[in-house]
Amino acid sequence: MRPLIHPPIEDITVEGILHALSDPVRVAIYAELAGATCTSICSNFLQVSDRSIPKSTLSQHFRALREAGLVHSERRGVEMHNTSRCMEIEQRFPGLLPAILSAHNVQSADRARAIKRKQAAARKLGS
Amino acid sequence: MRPLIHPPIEDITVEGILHALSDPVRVAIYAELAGATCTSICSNFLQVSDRSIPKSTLSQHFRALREAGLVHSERRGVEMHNTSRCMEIEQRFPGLLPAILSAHNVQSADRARAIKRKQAAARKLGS
DNA sequence: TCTATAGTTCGTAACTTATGAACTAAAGAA
DNA sequence: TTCTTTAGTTCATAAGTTACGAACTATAGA
Repeated sequence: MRPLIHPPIEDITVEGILHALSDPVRVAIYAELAGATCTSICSNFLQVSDRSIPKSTLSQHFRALREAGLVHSERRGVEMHNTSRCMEIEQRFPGLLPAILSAHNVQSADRARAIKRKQAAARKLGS
Repeated sequence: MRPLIHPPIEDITVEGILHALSDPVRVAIYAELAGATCTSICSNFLQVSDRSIPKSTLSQHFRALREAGLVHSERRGVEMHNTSRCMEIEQRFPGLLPAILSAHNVQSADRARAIKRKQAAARKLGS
């Protein structure tokens, strides 16, 4: 088992962060981690936004987040405990992560609203 | 020649924006466009951050920016005129683009500083 | 020592991206 | 009109990246 790679803060790039967060599963995971007050284990994310993720894929997603510098991971027994490195990144790129998370929230809210509207329309047609 | 695709503002996604800007050439182009007060033609970017970009590649990069919703392009005669759609995006995802551009500036400044340091060290060794 | 759990690695198929070569479309010159 | 130049696009393909099942490792607990 190869060791976990956590880039030092000065090696973290904007491009790397944007690429890592340009995947819907990874932003969703990152948003959860950034909002959490304690560590989360990988298997908490086998279901993400109503989609189930194969565990090999999930493992790669965590690796991507880790190697982009977004999360810190630590093996504890059989589990992997993850936290967001948001404080550090906020120091280096102030405002970047909050802006991305807020945009992600806007988008989620818009989507939820669109789905509700669609369901209401379907009910109306059905009745 | 297929028509230019400009997604309507409500179809623009955060993931799409982040993906488009996760390429160093594209952020550099976008940063220029966003800072400009008038339109820029594609061929202005055949040189970007000291790297020359083949024009077929450049064409694809502009397509990526356009289809992510980041830029508006318009053919005028033989040229393609591009502007950033920053106002619209600011409405939908407030603060997102400013934060990315500011992070990009931080990173550019850090890199410039690192290069200067290296050059100074090289001069010292050489003398 | 056996079993279960949590995650990783590997192989491969599917997708994406970069680029040279050949192309189109407009503008201006002859 | 026809030729030439300029600016950008499209296509084919090679290179790189990603997703995921199957097989694996490492730890914990029975």
